[in-house]
Amino acid sequence: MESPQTPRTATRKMTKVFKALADGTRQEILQLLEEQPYAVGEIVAKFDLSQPTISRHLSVLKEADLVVDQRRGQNVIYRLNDMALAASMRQFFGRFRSCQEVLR
Amino acid sequence: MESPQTPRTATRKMTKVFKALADGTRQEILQLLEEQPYAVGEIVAKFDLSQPTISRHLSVLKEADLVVDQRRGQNVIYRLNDMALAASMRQFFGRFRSCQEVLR
DNA sequence: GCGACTCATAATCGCTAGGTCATGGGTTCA
DNA sequence: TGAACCCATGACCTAGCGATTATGAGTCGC
Repeated sequence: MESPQTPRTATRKMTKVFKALADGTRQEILQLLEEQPYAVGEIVAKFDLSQPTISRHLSVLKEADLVVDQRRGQNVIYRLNDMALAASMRQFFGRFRSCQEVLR
Repeated sequence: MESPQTPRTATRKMTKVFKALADGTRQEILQLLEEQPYAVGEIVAKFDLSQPTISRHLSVLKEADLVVDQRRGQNVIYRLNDMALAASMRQFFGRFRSCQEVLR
Protein backbone atom coordinates (compact mmCIF):
# COMPACT_ATOMS: atom_id res chain seq x y z
CA MET A 1 0.00 0.00 0.00
CA GLU A 2 1.15 3.50 -0.74
CA SER A 3 1.35 5.78 2.27
CA PRO A 4 -0.09 9.23 1.60
CA GLN A 5 2.47 11.87 0.74
CA THR A 6 2.32 15.46 1.81
CA PRO A 7 3.59 17.96 -0.76
CA ARG A 8 6.54 18.62 1.52
CA THR A 9 7.76 15.05 1.70
CA ALA A 10 7.11 14.70 -2.00
CA THR A 11 9.36 17.67 -2.66
CA ARG A 12 12.06 16.30 -0.39
CA LYS A 13 11.94 12.99 -2.18
CA MET A 14 12.15 14.64 -5.57
CA THR A 15 15.10 16.68 -4.40
CA LYS A 16 16.84 13.51 -3.33
CA VAL A 17 16.17 11.94 -6.70
CA PHE A 18 17.41 14.96 -8.63
CA LYS A 19 20.52 15.23 -6.48
CA ALA A 20 21.23 11.60 -7.29
CA LEU A 21 20.77 12.29 -10.99
CA ALA A 22 22.86 15.46 -10.90
CA ASP A 23 26.15 13.67 -11.37
CA GLY A 24 27.66 12.39 -14.60
CA THR A 25 29.07 9.22 -13.08
CA ARG A 26 25.76 8.26 -11.53
CA GLN A 27 23.98 8.92 -14.81
CA GLU A 28 26.40 6.56 -16.52
CA ILE A 29 25.90 3.93 -13.84
CA LEU A 30 22.16 4.08 -14.36
CA GLN A 31 22.54 3.68 -18.08
CA LEU A 32 24.85 0.75 -17.50
CA LEU A 33 22.31 -0.92 -15.23
CA GLU A 34 19.69 -0.27 -17.84
CA GLU A 35 21.37 -2.98 -19.94
CA GLN A 36 21.37 -5.54 -17.17
CA PRO A 37 22.16 -5.97 -13.46
CA TYR A 38 25.83 -5.83 -12.49
CA ALA A 39 27.96 -6.66 -9.47
CA VAL A 40 29.83 -3.80 -7.83
CA GLY A 41 33.18 -5.12 -9.03
CA GLU A 42 31.97 -5.19 -12.62
CA ILE A 43 30.80 -1.61 -12.36
CA VAL A 44 34.10 -0.52 -10.86
CA ALA A 45 35.91 -2.15 -13.79
CA LYS A 46 34.04 0.08 -16.22
CA PHE A 47 35.02 3.34 -14.59
CA ASP A 48 38.29 5.04 -13.81
CA LEU A 49 37.33 5.51 -10.18
CA SER A 50 38.17 3.67 -6.97
CA GLN A 51 35.94 0.97 -5.54
CA PRO A 52 34.91 3.06 -2.51
CA THR A 53 33.94 5.93 -4.78
CA ILE A 54 31.69 3.73 -6.89
CA SER A 55 30.28 2.21 -3.74
CA ARG A 56 29.42 5.70 -2.54
CA HIS A 57 27.66 6.54 -5.78
CA LEU A 58 25.68 3.32 -5.59
CA SER A 59 24.70 4.21 -2.05
CA VAL A 60 23.37 7.58 -3.20
CA LEU A 61 21.38 5.97 -5.99
CA LYS A 62 19.99 3.42 -3.54
CA GLU A 63 19.01 6.15 -1.09
CA ALA A 64 17.10 7.81 -3.91
CA ASP A 65 15.42 4.49 -4.60
CA LEU A 66 16.73 4.47 -8.15
CA VAL A 67 18.52 1.13 -7.79
CA VAL A 68 18.07 -2.01 -5.73
CA ASP A 69 20.81 -4.22 -4.36
CA GLN A 70 20.80 -7.92 -3.66
CA ARG A 71 23.46 -10.08 -2.08
CA ARG A 72 24.48 -13.04 -4.23
CA GLY A 73 27.19 -15.04 -2.51
CA GLN A 74 30.23 -12.83 -2.21
CA ASN A 75 28.86 -10.36 -4.68
CA VAL A 76 26.29 -7.63 -4.37
CA ILE A 77 24.20 -7.21 -7.47
CA TYR A 78 22.73 -3.83 -8.32
CA ARG A 79 19.80 -3.45 -10.65
CA LEU A 80 17.87 -0.48 -11.97
CA ASN A 81 14.62 0.24 -10.14
CA ASP A 82 12.66 0.95 -13.30
CA MET A 83 9.32 1.50 -11.67
CA ALA A 84 10.59 4.00 -9.12
CA LEU A 85 12.37 5.96 -11.84
CA ALA A 86 9.25 6.15 -13.95
CA ALA A 87 7.15 7.01 -10.90
CA SER A 88 9.40 9.89 -9.85
CA MET A 89 9.33 11.16 -13.37
CA ARG A 90 5.54 11.13 -13.48
CA GLN A 91 5.22 12.71 -10.06
CA PHE A 92 7.43 15.69 -10.75
CA PHE A 93 6.74 16.48 -14.34
CA GLY A 94 3.06 15.82 -13.88
CA ARG A 95 2.90 19.11 -12.02
CA PHE A 96 3.65 21.03 -15.18
CA ARG A 97 0.89 21.58 -17.68
CA SER A 98 3.34 21.81 -20.51
CA CYS A 99 4.66 18.37 -19.67
CA GLN A 100 1.27 16.71 -19.48
CA GLU A 101 1.27 16.23 -23.20
CA VAL A 102 4.52 14.35 -22.97
CA LEU A 103 3.17 12.00 -20.31
CA ARG A 104 0.38 9.62 -20.98
CA MET B 1 17.84 24.18 -36.56
CA GLU B 2 19.13 21.88 -33.88
CA SER B 3 22.87 21.52 -33.71
CA PRO B 4 23.98 17.91 -33.38
CA GLN B 5 24.80 16.78 -29.86
CA THR B 6 27.49 14.33 -28.91
CA PRO B 7 26.60 11.98 -26.06
CA ARG B 8 29.15 13.82 -23.93
CA THR B 9 27.67 17.26 -24.35
CA ALA B 10 24.22 15.75 -23.90
CA THR B 11 25.29 14.29 -20.56
CA ARG B 12 26.81 17.58 -19.49
CA LYS B 13 23.63 19.39 -20.34
CA MET B 14 21.50 16.87 -18.48
CA THR B 15 23.76 17.23 -15.47
CA LYS B 16 23.26 20.97 -15.54
CA VAL B 17 19.51 20.51 -15.72
CA PHE B 18 19.41 18.02 -12.87
CA LYS B 19 21.66 20.19 -10.72
CA ALA B 20 19.24 23.03 -11.30
CA LEU B 21 16.33 20.83 -10.30
CA ALA B 22 18.13 19.43 -7.25
CA ASP B 23 17.09 22.26 -4.95
CA GLY B 24 13.78 22.74 -3.21
CA THR B 25 13.66 26.49 -3.70
CA ARG B 26 14.30 26.21 -7.42
CA GLN B 27 11.61 23.54 -7.72
CA GLU B 28 9.17 25.91 -6.04
CA ILE B 29 10.20 28.75 -8.32
CA LEU B 30 9.51 26.59 -11.35
CA GLN B 31 6.09 25.63 -10.06
CA LEU B 32 5.37 29.28 -9.40
CA LEU B 33 6.33 30.21 -12.94
CA GLU B 34 4.16 27.40 -14.16
CA GLU B 35 1.17 29.51 -13.16
CA GLN B 36 2.33 32.59 -15.02
CA PRO B 37 5.40 34.76 -15.62
CA TYR B 38 6.61 36.84 -12.68
CA ALA B 39 9.02 39.71 -12.10
CA VAL B 40 11.98 39.05 -9.81
CA GLY B 41 10.55 41.27 -7.08
CA GLU B 42 7.30 39.34 -7.08
CA ILE B 43 9.16 36.06 -6.73
CA VAL B 44 11.27 37.43 -3.89
CA ALA B 45 8.07 38.46 -2.09
CA LYS B 46 6.87 34.86 -2.10
CA PHE B 47 9.95 33.45 -0.43
CA ASP B 48 11.70 34.06 2.85
CA LEU B 49 15.02 34.63 1.11
CA SER B 50 17.00 37.70 0.12
CA GLN B 51 16.75 39.25 -3.33
CA PRO B 52 20.31 38.27 -4.32
CA THR B 53 19.67 34.69 -3.32
CA ILE B 54 16.58 34.47 -5.50
CA SER B 55 18.47 36.17 -8.30
CA ARG B 56 21.15 33.50 -8.03
CA HIS B 57 18.60 30.73 -8.21
CA LEU B 58 17.05 32.32 -11.26
CA SER B 59 20.47 32.53 -12.84
CA VAL B 60 21.01 28.81 -12.29
CA LEU B 61 17.63 27.99 -13.81
CA LYS B 62 18.39 30.25 -16.76
CA GLU B 63 21.79 28.59 -17.28
CA ALA B 64 19.99 25.26 -17.43
CA ASP B 65 17.63 26.76 -19.99
CA LEU B 66 14.63 26.03 -17.78
CA VAL B 67 13.51 29.66 -17.65
CA VAL B 68 13.73 32.68 -19.93
CA ASP B 69 14.07 36.29 -18.84
CA GLN B 70 12.91 39.44 -20.52
CA ARG B 71 13.43 43.04 -19.52
CA ARG B 72 10.21 45.02 -19.17
CA GLY B 73 10.95 48.58 -18.10
CA GLN B 74 12.52 48.49 -14.67
CA ASN B 75 11.48 44.90 -14.15
CA VAL B 76 12.84 41.63 -15.42
CA ILE B 77 10.20 39.06 -16.15
CA TYR B 78 10.96 35.38 -15.84
CA ARG B 79 8.89 32.74 -17.51
CA LEU B 80 9.02 28.97 -17.60
CA ASN B 81 10.70 27.50 -20.67
CA ASP B 82 8.15 24.73 -21.13
CA MET B 83 9.56 23.30 -24.30
CA ALA B 84 13.09 22.99 -22.99
CA LEU B 85 11.86 21.28 -19.83
CA ALA B 86 9.87 18.75 -21.82
CA ALA B 87 12.75 18.25 -24.23
CA SER B 88 15.25 17.54 -21.45
CA MET B 89 12.81 15.17 -19.94
CA ARG B 90 12.40 13.27 -23.18
CA GLN B 91 16.10 13.23 -23.87
CA PHE B 92 17.13 11.71 -20.58
CA PHE B 93 14.32 9.36 -19.75
CA GLY B 94 14.04 8.25 -23.33
CA ARG B 95 17.25 6.32 -22.79
CA PHE B 96 15.52 3.95 -20.41
CA ARG B 97 13.39 1.18 -21.80
CA SER B 98 11.23 1.15 -18.72
CA CYS B 99 10.39 4.80 -19.28
CA GLN B 100 9.48 4.43 -22.91
CA GLU B 101 5.97 3.41 -21.98
CA VAL B 102 5.58 6.58 -19.98
CA LEU B 103 6.72 8.75 -22.85
CA ARG B 104 4.75 8.97 -26.02
C1' DG C 1 21.40 64.99 -15.10
C1' DC C 2 19.62 63.29 -10.61
C1' DG C 3 17.33 60.48 -7.48
C1' DA C 4 14.56 56.41 -6.90
C1' DC C 5 13.65 51.85 -8.10
C1' DT C 6 14.81 47.08 -9.75
C1' DC C 7 17.82 43.57 -10.37
C1' DA C 8 22.60 41.40 -10.98
C1' DT C 9 27.21 40.70 -9.34
C1' DA C 10 31.26 40.60 -6.04
C1' DA C 11 33.15 39.09 -1.74
C1' DT C 12 32.64 36.12 1.97
C1' DC C 13 31.29 32.22 5.07
C1' DG C 14 29.67 27.56 6.56
C1' DC C 15 28.21 23.20 4.89
C1' DT C 16 27.76 19.53 1.70
C1' DA C 17 29.60 16.58 -2.07
C1' DG C 18 32.90 13.85 -4.36
C1' DG C 19 37.32 12.00 -4.29
C1' DT C 20 41.13 9.34 -1.92
C1' DC C 21 43.32 5.56 1.31
C1' DA C 22 42.75 2.55 5.16
C1' DT C 23 40.04 -0.59 7.46
C1' DG C 24 36.15 -3.49 8.91
C1' DG C 25 32.35 -6.93 8.07
C1' DG C 26 30.20 -10.69 5.47
C1' DT C 27 30.80 -14.83 2.53
C1' DT C 28 33.14 -18.84 0.53
C1' DC C 29 36.10 -22.65 0.64
C1' DA C 30 39.65 -25.65 2.25
C1' DT D 1 39.09 -21.84 11.98
C1' DG D 2 41.54 -19.22 8.94
C1' DA D 3 42.70 -17.23 4.44
C1' DA D 4 40.97 -14.92 0.44
C1' DC D 5 37.62 -12.30 -1.78
C1' DC D 6 34.05 -8.65 -2.23
C1' DC D 7 32.03 -4.72 -0.73
C1' DA D 8 30.81 -0.95 2.73
C1' DT D 9 32.24 2.45 5.98
C1' DG D 10 35.33 5.78 8.49
C1' DA D 11 38.55 9.61 8.31
C1' DC D 12 40.19 13.12 5.71
C1' DC D 13 40.89 16.82 2.03
C1' DT D 14 39.39 19.89 -1.59
C1' DA D 15 35.97 21.98 -4.33
C1' DG D 16 31.45 23.59 -5.06
C1' DC D 17 26.82 25.20 -3.22
C1' DG D 18 23.57 28.12 -0.84
C1' DA D 19 23.11 31.88 1.98
C1' DT D 20 24.31 36.58 3.45
C1' DT D 21 25.66 41.89 2.97
C1' DA D 22 27.42 45.42 0.14
C1' DT D 23 27.72 47.41 -4.15
C1' DG D 24 27.24 48.22 -9.15
C1' DA D 25 24.49 48.64 -13.47
C1' DG D 26 19.99 49.60 -16.11
C1' DT D 27 15.68 52.19 -16.38
C1' DC D 28 12.10 55.65 -15.38
C1' DG D 29 10.25 60.25 -13.97
C1' DC D 30 11.23 64.80 -12.76
